Amino acid sequence: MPARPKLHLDKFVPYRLSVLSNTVSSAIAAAYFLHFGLSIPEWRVMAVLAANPGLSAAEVTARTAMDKVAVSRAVATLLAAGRLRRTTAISDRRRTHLELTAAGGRVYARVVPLALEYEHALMTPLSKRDRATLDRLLRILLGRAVELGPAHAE
Amino acid sequence: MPARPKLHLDKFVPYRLSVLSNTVSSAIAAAYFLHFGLSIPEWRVMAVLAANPGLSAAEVTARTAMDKVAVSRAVATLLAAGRLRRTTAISDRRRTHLELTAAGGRVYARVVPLALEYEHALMTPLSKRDRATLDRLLRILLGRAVELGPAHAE
DNA sequence: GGGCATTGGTTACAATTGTAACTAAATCAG
DNA sequence: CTGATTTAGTTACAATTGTAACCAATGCCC
Repeated sequence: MPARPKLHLDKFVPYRLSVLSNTVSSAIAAAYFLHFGLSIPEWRVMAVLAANPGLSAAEVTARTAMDKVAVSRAVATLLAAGRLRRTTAISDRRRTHLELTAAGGRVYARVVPLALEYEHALMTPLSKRDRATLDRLLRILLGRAVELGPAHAE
Repeated sequence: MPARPKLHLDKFVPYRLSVLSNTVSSAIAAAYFLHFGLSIPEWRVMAVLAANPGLSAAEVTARTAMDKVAVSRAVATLLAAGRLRRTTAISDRRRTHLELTAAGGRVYARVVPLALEYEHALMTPLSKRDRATLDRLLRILLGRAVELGPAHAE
């Protein structure tokens, strides 16, 4: 017999990651963010701007693993909702500076505890040691995945 | 100061899971499956049917964390490509039995090694011990995520 | 055995997301 | 300076995905 390799979906790490990630993301989206009319892309944009006010859209893109179209759309929605302020950069009139408005800051301040609470609930069954390991494994795997990248195509 | 809780996206586990999962999935989709005209949903359906020939669409749904519409679509594409055979169940004429055709089996047999190879490449930087831990952590987290579920949604 | 709720599966339609083309501003080469 | 190239960001369109309504076959209850 030609050693037919077996593959069980439940043992296949990419599949398991996908299922876990989808479950977690939809729980967050459904349980919390919908109550604020916040999508996950919008939430991400708010999170980086809360930590780094004044970033340009391109800089937000660089920090969120979102493409620039997704950022553009999220920014447009947040602007329309009055949660973001945008000013054109004086030095380079293509660029813009983005920052949360007071209203945006308040929404963000209400969402953060919920997000952290969910994360905490998720991690509850893990020991302190496990959490540290998880942190390390995620970092390694992401680095490796980026390294293997779409370049592997072909 | 009212103890403003901080949230750094790069430390936020749900975010990190999402980025990792997306990177891995798109690498797999781009690098391998596109060459066979196989989408990820189709790949999943083939994988469960290779291991369990004769399952109904509903049973495939139950084993793949896909909803029944996604399965229906994947099955339709696979049927059109001649990679799947479908027969109506005699006992219950709503149900169908699905199984790979010879051609489907050949495609599957070619994809499996590539999938396993990618997984192996991804895991290379992890020690044997780390892999066992990863396995355990993924199982725990998924269980917990399901437990917290969308039920948490108000 | 005649409704009535259930289940398997598909179809139609809405919402999200990805891809590509585009405008505007800035840089750079000569 | 002028025109070719690059960069920031948006818009238009295609493809994917999710939601809901929908048949058809069964099971159930009376």
